[in-house]
Amino acid sequence: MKEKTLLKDIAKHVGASTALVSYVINNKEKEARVGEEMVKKIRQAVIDLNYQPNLIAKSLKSGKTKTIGLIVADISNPFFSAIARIIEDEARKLGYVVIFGSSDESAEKSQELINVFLNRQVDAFIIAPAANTENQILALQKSKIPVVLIDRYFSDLPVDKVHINNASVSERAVDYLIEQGRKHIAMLTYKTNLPHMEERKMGYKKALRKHRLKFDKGLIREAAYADLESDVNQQMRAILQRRPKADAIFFATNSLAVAGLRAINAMGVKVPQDLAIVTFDQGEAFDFFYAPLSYIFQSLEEIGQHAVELLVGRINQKSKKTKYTTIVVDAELIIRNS
Amino acid sequence: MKEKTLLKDIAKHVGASTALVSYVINNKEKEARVGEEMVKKIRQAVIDLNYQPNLIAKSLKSGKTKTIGLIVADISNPFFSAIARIIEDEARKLGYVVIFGSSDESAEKSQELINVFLNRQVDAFIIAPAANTENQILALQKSKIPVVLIDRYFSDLPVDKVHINNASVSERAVDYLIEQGRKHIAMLTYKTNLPHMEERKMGYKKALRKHRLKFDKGLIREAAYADLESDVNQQMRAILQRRPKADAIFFATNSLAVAGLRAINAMGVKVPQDLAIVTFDQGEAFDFFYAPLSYIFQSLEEIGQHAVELLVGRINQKSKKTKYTTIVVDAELIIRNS
DNA sequence: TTTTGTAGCTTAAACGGTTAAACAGCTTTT
DNA sequence: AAAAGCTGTTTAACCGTTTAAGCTACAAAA
Repeated sequence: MKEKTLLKDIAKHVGASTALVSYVINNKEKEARVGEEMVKKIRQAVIDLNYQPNLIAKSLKSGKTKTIGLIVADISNPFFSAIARIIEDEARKLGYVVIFGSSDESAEKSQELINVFLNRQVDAFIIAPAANTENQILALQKSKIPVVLIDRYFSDLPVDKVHINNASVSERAVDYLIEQGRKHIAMLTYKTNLPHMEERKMGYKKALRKHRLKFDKGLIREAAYADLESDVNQQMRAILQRRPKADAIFFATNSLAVAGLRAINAMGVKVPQDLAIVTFDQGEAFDFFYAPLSYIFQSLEEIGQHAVELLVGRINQKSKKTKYTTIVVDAELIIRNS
Repeated sequence: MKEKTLLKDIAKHVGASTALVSYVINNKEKEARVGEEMVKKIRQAVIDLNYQPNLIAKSLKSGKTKTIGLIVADISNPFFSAIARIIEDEARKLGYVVIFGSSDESAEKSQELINVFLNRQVDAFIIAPAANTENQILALQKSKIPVVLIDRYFSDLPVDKVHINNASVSERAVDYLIEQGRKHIAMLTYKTNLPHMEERKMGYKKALRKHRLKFDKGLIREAAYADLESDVNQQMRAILQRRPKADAIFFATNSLAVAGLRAINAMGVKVPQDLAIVTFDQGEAFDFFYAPLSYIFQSLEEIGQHAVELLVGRINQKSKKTKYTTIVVDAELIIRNS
């Protein structure tokens, strides 16, 4: 009895062809010159029989699935899950649904996910790309699949993207540490060649240069994504045992900071007396650290909203003009006690 | 030139019908008695032309989309995003893809999500149900759509589910507080009629009873999901100003605890001297609070894995026997400094 | 009166696959 | 020599929609 109602059930019910029903359901009764009576009957039947269109069938016909593929490094990272939430909401407002996957910063996994999503005919992608995936993005572009990059990007790659002003906000953060009288400022970043990390480093270096502080390359260190905890621990030791002593550290992401804080606590370093800290991104941990951390705030709402907006604009555009847009969201330094 | 390769392109390329190609691609060459030569030619053509099947078309025919709909309260909550990550991984191993939505604890939003996902013909659902959604779950059951509930559940609702031993682990947590000499133990829960919350309260009460502590109903308080921060703040004030003074608190979820900790800090209460704390779930915040919190650990891996396993088993089952499974994952009290 | 127009509807192909059934050409059995 | 059985292949229906094209009445124009 609980059989699904199909178009043809409605057609039979009102004694008409499926074509008429389809026109009415899609509000094309004018163009298709469906009689007033019939329109009413069909509208009523749709309600009575609780008709729900099969979107798979629609998709097959239209070639559009109203589905967005979202690829991030790790959906369980609060940074990405917060963005995912925004994207989900924004997308659904526009009738889209989101399927997601985590690349774990691996180009290979990223390609697998793209393939899986392509086979499912997603209309478009939102990607926080892993390192060395330019070619994957380019391939999508070639196949005319809209893509928007978020958070990360590749210099000179022609593609729509949304990200923050990495270099200048990093510079600002390090400026601040210097203004506080810190002279030996370390930085912990990810081991990657992605430009957003490079730019964060550039900002760091620029601030040092501006204040005529000597750049000690032993103080700028990298941890690998693969075994974060142990790697961060090791690098933190190196930083903190360096002479002259590091008196401040700038973490390039929230997960680096969380791991870094563990090391700092384990080593009994006092914040901010022994070591001042500024980190990228928010984190509950940063609020409850005994010296609430100063951090760089990026509006995930803005990033997510712009990404969906840009993407849907691209999906709906007719013309082939390929003028790509970059939206730079201004991040902000929030000063607290660290 | 970058035109998508279709089945019929391959067929034309090797000079055969689409049927043969389909058989070979689906490894049915034996049953369909396709000639050896032909099998080889087709296999080669699939590679040469880089054929990727259109899963939408497959789905239309088969009625299966190999898609799982995941509905949680809020994907940006670390608890749910961690589960989502597990589910995503497990599902993809089995050829499934996950689409997700956040219900914000609203039955209405939950129904909307279910409808959206149903129209997209998801094969099955994994749901952390919001309050008062029993009927939604039942309706899915009636329509023979497999559902697995996680984290939350409804008593006596015939459905597969995976959750922890809420009552007994809560009892254990409160036992512990009492063993530490605490006598006025408060509890902060969500305002909901969902049984998992009820059971957490039952466990709390049972521990009190067992130790012959008087139950002060002014110490068990609820906050509404809708405006968590302000509500928790208010309830925490009520708890901490109560006489005799509360000397311990048990938080029923991680987000309650995070908000509760803010209030505790704001009011200058010292942990564990003035107030001992045990909370449900992990959280970075709990690690970095000056007195790392004792907490109840639930294995999200196990929950996610069991959920997918159960679900896929249900999807693939032929018989109509409706014997529902409940998997209870043992949660564990982790004792630290709070 | 015949032609043209048009309102209201139906037909059928198409989307890209799957698969039961049919078929042609052999070989084997009786 | 006819019947039956294989082998390798094709045909065509089907999944649930959309939509261009065609059809049927009837009304208006010539």
